[in-house]
Amino acid sequence: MVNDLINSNSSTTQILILKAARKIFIKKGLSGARMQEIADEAGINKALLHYYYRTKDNLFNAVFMEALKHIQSEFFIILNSDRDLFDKIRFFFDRYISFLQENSFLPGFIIHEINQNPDRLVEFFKNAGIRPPINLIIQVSEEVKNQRIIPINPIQFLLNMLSLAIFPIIASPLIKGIFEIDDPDYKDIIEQRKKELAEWFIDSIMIKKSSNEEQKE
Amino acid sequence: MVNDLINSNSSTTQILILKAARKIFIKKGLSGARMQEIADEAGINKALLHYYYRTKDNLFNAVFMEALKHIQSEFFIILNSDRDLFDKIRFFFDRYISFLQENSFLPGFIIHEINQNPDRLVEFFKNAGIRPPINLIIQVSEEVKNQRIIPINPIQFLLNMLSLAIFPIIASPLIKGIFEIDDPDYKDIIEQRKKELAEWFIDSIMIKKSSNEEQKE
DNA sequence: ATATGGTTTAACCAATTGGTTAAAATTAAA
DNA sequence: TTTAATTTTAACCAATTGGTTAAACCATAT
Repeated sequence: MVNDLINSNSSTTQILILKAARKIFIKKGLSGARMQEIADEAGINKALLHYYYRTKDNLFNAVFMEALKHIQSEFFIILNSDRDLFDKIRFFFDRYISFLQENSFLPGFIIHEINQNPDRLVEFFKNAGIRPPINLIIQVSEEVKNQRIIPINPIQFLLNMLSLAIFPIIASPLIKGIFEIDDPDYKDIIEQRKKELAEWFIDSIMIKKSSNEEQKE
Repeated sequence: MVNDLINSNSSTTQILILKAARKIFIKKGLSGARMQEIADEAGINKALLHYYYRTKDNLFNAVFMEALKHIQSEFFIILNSDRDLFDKIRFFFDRYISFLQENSFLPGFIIHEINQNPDRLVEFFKNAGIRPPINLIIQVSEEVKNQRIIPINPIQFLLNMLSLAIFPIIASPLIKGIFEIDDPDYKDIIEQRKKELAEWFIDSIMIKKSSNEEQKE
């Protein structure tokens, strides 16, 4: 029988299946993936696949929820970390881009599947009890109020950070095509982003003390 | 018989089919779309569908190529327009985001299908004779050299512009979910971006003449 | 009027696909 | 060793799906 919790005994095969399903679903999406292909990838037969996960939808949900949790928790861990705003920005670009480099198909997969069926997201957030990153939103508002950064809507602030980090990863084949860049060169570009993006972004929002008010503070 | 060129006589139905295919393919992707659904959407029957476009792949390619050309030409028209760099940036954010608002599923569709089959992109660029936007790359390099903008890799420059414009559109269901924003509010946020993004971006790359060298020029 | 090309109807086909079943074989637990 | 749980084999099923076919229908232009 299938255990809901992944325990020590029955876990091996179940995890094997999940890994295979992850690989295939993330690459091909729900409608593009084939149960047979997942079974092959896991090195087992279709009957056993259905023995553990009765339906394709079942298996897909397991993969999707796990993926969403993964990408989301990484994001929230960074944003809720106990740091100064600027450090947090540095931390974000470095760590989140690294994370995305190692999971380059994840965000595209999630976005595509949410577009196919937005209800899945609602369900997920309800089950996982996920809340917006109020921490950072407050932090940004505070820094605006303290005139350390320019007046900016915290949502726009976050949207910019996410865009700059995620888009170059999910659109990489397209970008490589447009700019005629090969794989190693593009990797270099992403590495450069990891190094420079944070400082540029900080610079773009930071209010520099002008010389005629330097006596203050 | 099917004409390669869309002419006055046979065009009506063919265009009707193409419109329907566009809608379905862009929403559901190649593997998610059904020929029957496309026929229904076009208000015709499956036989006629295959009469005009023999295979699903055929029809898909027509849609995909058209979509790619659409999004690409909009981009290149803006970037090759005869403007000052800063004006071009303003023009880009305003016009490209407006374009994306009206075609919100286009970029996600293209990115997803390119990920599924990157060869399609190569084929497309070969057929359409598309070149990287050297114009703007040179323009950026020049402005760096003239010290009007900070030293920045033109590719990073373009990547930032594209990211900031496109990501909030393709990830909108996800963002709405995370930040608990409803449709009209999100529309406002995009409108705000259209207004503010350009000036913020320009500010972030522009080198302001400091007061102790204002006598120059 | 008749030929022509677009369109419908509707049955049909073969391949694919998600899913099942039941029996046998293997493994691990008692 | 016996029992129970895993895993394989392999045949099978029903539904879906891309695609075909052929006859009939309809409009229109010659």
